[in-house]
Amino acid sequence: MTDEYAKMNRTLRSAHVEDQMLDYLLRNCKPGDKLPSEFSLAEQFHTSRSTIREVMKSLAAQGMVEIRHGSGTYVISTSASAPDPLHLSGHKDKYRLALELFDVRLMLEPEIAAMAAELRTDRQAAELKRYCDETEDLYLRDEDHMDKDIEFHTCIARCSGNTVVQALIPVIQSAISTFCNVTQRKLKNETIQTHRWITNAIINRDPIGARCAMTAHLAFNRDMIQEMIRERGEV
Amino acid sequence: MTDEYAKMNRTLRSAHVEDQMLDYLLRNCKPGDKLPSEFSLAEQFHTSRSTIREVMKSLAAQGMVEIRHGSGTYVISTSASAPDPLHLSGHKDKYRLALELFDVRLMLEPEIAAMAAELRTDRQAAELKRYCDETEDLYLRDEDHMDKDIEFHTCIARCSGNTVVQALIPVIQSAISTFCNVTQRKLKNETIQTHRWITNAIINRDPIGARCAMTAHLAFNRDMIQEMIRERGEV
DNA sequence: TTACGAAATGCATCTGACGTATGGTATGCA
DNA sequence: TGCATACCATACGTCAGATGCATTTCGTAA
Repeated sequence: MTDEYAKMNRTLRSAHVEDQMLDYLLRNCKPGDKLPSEFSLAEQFHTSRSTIREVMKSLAAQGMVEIRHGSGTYVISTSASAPDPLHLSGHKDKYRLALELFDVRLMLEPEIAAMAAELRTDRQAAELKRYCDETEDLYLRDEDHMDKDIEFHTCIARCSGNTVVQALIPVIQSAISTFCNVTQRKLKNETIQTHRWITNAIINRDPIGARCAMTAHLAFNRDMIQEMIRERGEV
Repeated sequence: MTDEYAKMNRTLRSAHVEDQMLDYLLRNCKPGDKLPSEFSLAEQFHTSRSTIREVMKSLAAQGMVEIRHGSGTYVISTSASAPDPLHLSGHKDKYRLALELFDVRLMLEPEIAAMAAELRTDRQAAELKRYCDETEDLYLRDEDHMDKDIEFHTCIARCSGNTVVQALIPVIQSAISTFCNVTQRKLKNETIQTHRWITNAIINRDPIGARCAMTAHLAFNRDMIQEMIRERGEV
């Protein structure tokens, strides 16, 4: 065992591997993909099969993967978001819920973006950039890019290093995506632009710029919902 | 291996054990209970330690139990609806988690307090005042007032009128109270004072004052945790 | 009484082995 | 040729034992 893990005895090895594995799933996999065998994953992550198995058990319990005896391990979901742990979907008024979600996001995400700008790794910066490109690609082909949007904001949360935020953002995001499904709303080109704006600020290690960009992004979208509510009220 | 499990080779042994374990938890345990060691659980369930470990990993991922290295395995929740929907208590480093929780609270609660100051009803104002009195009472009698603290902040969230916030604050609060149980931390008199400060600002419909008071309250407590981490690091 | 350190307890991880389910391939018969 | 069966490689499931590391407990000494 002479890998770079030895240094960081702060965290448990399995937790470390689980983080890496999640990262790997989010980055390289889509639902239905078959993962390498436990043995080769063990080699790949410089650990033993037992550890891989425990990590997989944990991921399976979270609904991320499915383990089929004699066959292999398969990816179920590539978004880290649990269905609805806060029971938000039981809300009466979808529009008002969406507005409230954006109010909460406006409290959290500008600050998170600022933290991300300070703490991001180069690898994470590249990841953000890739999300921008992919989202734009989906937009141009007029395909649904809601999942990519969730991943983008989740990635920023990951950059911040705050684990509470990392748990929170996907939940809020997926609640919003539910709203979008309900209202058939198509995201505008503006989203692509501000995503790039945010990404550039984070890449340039500009916390204030990142905070501003994120605020603008959220404020713009909040206003769109406000507008929709007004229209609905009049009609 | 001559137990009755041999017959039912339809299902996997670990799944069987997990069911039994869940049953055991729901039936005989309450949150905070310490489970027997992995070794003795293995004996009890007529299986090996590896299998027990995989089951526990799975339960931990579901937020049912928490595994503490060197200490033991503890029951987090005994109901299907976990009071820890974000799996925060499974965090490795309690102190860092507490710090991160306060970082999130500092993003949310000052703004929530400001909203509460604008939107509170008279009845809610009275309720806040009553919480202050009751908390002070418990403090003077040197009894635990953590629950009252949770109710206080939850009440402010309710005043804000934002349902997402109302769902979120209790989750964050109870995660912090877990931390307090771990560290035996006693809240200081300062808490009583700033709770009153916050309450008065909300009663006087002073959003800016409420925001300031809440910020000061949280910043003070965050600093206490920072201090504890420093002490621990040196010792 | 307090502080320090050693022993005991218990989780974390590794190794190696064998059981069992699955899926593909080769064989043989029609 | 086409299909059914047998076989085998792959991969997950489980077990046993050993060692490392973290936490807790407790006895001893200052």
